[in-house]
Amino acid sequence: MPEGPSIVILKEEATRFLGRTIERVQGNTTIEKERLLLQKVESVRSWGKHFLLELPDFSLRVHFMLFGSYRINESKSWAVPRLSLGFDSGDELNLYACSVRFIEEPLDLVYDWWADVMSEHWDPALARERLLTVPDMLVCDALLDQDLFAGVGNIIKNEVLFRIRVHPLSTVGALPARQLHELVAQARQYSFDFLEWKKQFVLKKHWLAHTKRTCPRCDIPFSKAHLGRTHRRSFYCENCQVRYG
DNA sequence: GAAAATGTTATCAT
DNA sequence: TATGATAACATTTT
Repeated sequence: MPEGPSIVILKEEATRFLGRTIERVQGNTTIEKERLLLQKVESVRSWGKHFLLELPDFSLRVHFMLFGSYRINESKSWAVPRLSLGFDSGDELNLYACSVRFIEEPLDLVYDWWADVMSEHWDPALARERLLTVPDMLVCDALLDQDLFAGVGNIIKNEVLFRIRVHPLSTVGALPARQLHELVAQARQYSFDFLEWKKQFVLKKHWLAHTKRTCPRCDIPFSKAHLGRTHRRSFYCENCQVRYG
């Protein structure tokens, strides 16, 4: 469910609730969900992997973690929603196995929109600048760093590094300018490719590296290892992905 | 059926 | 104090 492009799809589907009032609230969340009653949805936004409903006095933040899911105008008969929001005409948004929180401050004070690879405010020059301040960071960690590339997850990480032919254990500071530029450019470009493929239900068949056993360029076995500070799965080709640093 | 996985945060140990 | 390991959450697929 959870990488940035998937949240954008949810945001687009949830714009149907824009300007409407929350009339029913259910769910096993421990937050004071009754606060949501009679609140009007003033905007439907996202930042990275965060799905946001802006309400008059506060905002609702939903994070789907690894296992979260949602349904609009239908429900999972076998599962209790973490939070269910009911609108007029019986419309509803059901959120499962996710983390939900209230944000009291205005969203523009909380979020750096230029860090979100899916945002119209994404700022590649700033991203490059910020990368230069962490030269010792591994590129596999940099891509997963939500302060640098909000919305990028493990699939996008693996596909971007394969696409730009950079080894995941490369160090940010050792990247030639051209590769640094490509890293930033493809973090966004692949995310938008992901978005289109996901909408067409053909995402998986476009994976070139993630979960793959063989390099489609070299036809030699991929390496698979749990790398970086978060020990997330990396699929990469020792032959055609260059290790810098 | 065990294991692992599109993720993050809190807590504990060193 | 900083870093790193571990746990916790909880669902679906392999």
